[in-house]
Amino acid sequence: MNIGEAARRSGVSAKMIRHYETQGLVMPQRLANGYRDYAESDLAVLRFIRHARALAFPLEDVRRLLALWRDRNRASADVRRIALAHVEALESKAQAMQAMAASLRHLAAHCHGDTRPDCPILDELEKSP
Amino acid sequence: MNIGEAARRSGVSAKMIRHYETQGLVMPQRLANGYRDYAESDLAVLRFIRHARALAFPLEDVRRLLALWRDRNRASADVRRIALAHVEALESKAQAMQAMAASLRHLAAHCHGDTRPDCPILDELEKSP
DNA sequence: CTTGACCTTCCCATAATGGGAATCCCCATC
DNA sequence: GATGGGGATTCCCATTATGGGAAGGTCAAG
Repeated sequence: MNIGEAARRSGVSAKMIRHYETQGLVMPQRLANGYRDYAESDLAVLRFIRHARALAFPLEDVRRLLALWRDRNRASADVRRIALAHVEALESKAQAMQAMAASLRHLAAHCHGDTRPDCPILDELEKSP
Repeated sequence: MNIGEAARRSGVSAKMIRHYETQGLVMPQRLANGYRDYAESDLAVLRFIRHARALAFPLEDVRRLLALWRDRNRASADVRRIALAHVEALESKAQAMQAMAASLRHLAAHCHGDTRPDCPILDELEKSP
């Protein structure tokens, strides 16, 4: 199947499919005319990538997960390790963001929010240190 | 003061100071030799930017906040609006990440994590839709 | 044989940050 | 005066993942 159909059936844009190819994640056959030719197994890979990306795994992790997925002798511990490291990265970023959000919400709560110019948010941003 | 001292005193790297200049956020004087020359007011701007970036405001927001900061006739409501919109962006990203983390943690909890190959994490990524 | 839908590659842009090269400037020391 | 070291300047490149768009090739139906 050509890239358009692969895109439709995998839920991955043709643009990204080509990109994943440059990253070595999906290597379809080529027809005589230069068109990419995707097999069902390529489709499965594309869906795998889509699911992994939906969980925000960076492509580097996706590459490792794909390798494990293809390896019938993998140890589930290896998969789990990658997943949990990613979970920690996600959680620490999420916590950092929520801390910023909370701090800003607090400042905003003390801001009149009317036509007066004085504003604790700007006061905070203006601090010297 | 030159860019090195401005960097030290503001806590913003020289590299980033130059970048902020290309973005129109800090426009220092230039000496005859071409060196940038920062005034105390520029330092205050740099610190302002650093604080705003520490709260993850995108530079576009920083630009608007700086404009309001300089405007003695600003309405605190304008500042608050920018801040709260950013808070919502932060919170929604944070929530999305935590949802992914939770979902992955759940899968990992059901993974043996030993030498056996079967793994619910891979099973999930492999799903067809 | 044209038209339309598809495919190809290549370049560009995003956001914020940093690395590094080539070149220039200033000041102090020999 | 020459030299050396520490800064400064600009310019290019890379990162991450995604998309827009151009220029040109291919194919099938009419």
